[in-house]
Amino acid sequence: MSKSDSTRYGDSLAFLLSQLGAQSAAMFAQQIAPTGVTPRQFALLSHLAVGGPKSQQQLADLLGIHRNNMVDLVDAMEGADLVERVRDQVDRRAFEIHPTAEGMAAVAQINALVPALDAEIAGQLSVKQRHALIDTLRGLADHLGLDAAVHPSVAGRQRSKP
Amino acid sequence: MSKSDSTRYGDSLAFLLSQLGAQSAAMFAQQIAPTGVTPRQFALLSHLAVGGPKSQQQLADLLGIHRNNMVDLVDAMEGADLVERVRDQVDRRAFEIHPTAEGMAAVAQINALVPALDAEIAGQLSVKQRHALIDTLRGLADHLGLDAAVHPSVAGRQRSKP
DNA sequence: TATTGTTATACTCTATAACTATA
DNA sequence: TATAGTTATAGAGTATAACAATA
Repeated sequence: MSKSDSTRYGDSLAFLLSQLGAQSAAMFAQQIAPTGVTPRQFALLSHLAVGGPKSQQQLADLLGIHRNNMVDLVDAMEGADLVERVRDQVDRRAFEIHPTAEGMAAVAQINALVPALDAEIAGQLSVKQRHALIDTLRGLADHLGLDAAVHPSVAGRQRSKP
Repeated sequence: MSKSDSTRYGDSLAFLLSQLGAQSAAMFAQQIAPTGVTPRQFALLSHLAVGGPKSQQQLADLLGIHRNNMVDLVDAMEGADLVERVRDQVDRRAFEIHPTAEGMAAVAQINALVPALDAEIAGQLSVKQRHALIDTLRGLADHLGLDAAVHPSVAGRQRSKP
């Protein structure tokens, strides 16, 4: 029997990734906490910043959460002047969610925090090594079919298919 | 300005790690679900398997959860015949939590699932590349002060210091 | 007085069903 | 009838305080 047959979970790639992933997500949440924007709110704003206004239903699909849970999320963000609800004139059932100037500024502000966070996580890796690592990880993410735009930890656990 | 100054979170090391970490944790939970053992229960059993019997308080510290929450966890595991409570004869306030034969078998059974899980995550990486990746990730984990024995995602969010 | 395990309560997050208004 | 948004309720998971038994 080779050594790899006796791999314990604590020594595995799966464990290391989940451990580092949880830590990275926690560090990101802590870094952006002073802005008053939660990771999920940031994910929503990022979609608006890149793809333009979207309905609550569309955003729910993009974030991997349920339509119902969008209500409180948008309520909170509207209350914080990060987005505004605009009645869709074509389909008057729906709202278009528009980012405010403040919302767009928050996205830029948070994206500006990313290089320092990455440097903290990368530790003593050289720039070359860090980019090689990012390429490798992106390959794994692609192979697993992970959407480059969706942060899985902002979504719930398992959702039943409709 | 170089390109790295305009890094968006979606392109960052932090995002990739949290995305892959959440996916890895979900895959692990799904793989072990048929055994009826939850990731947190597996973490507890792993500590017993490696370090021998421990009190609920000690296990709570190791798992990064609160003493109070150990009660239901041990209740459920005792009900599933994975562990048993043995009154500590030296300190009669405490229980020694002992793994049962069934509990030890579950640990072995779950550890045996790890190589296939790692292979699924590693995708088309060569064995050499996979080991290089694991070494790199372990270096990051060490640098971030992550305990090799503790799975952060089994712990709660932030706990206030007593 | 401090600690182990326990119970009870509250708060957050999420899942589900049912309602309204539009289509 | 189907869909977008809403509301209400229930269920996990966790945090906090307080209690009994023991140290």
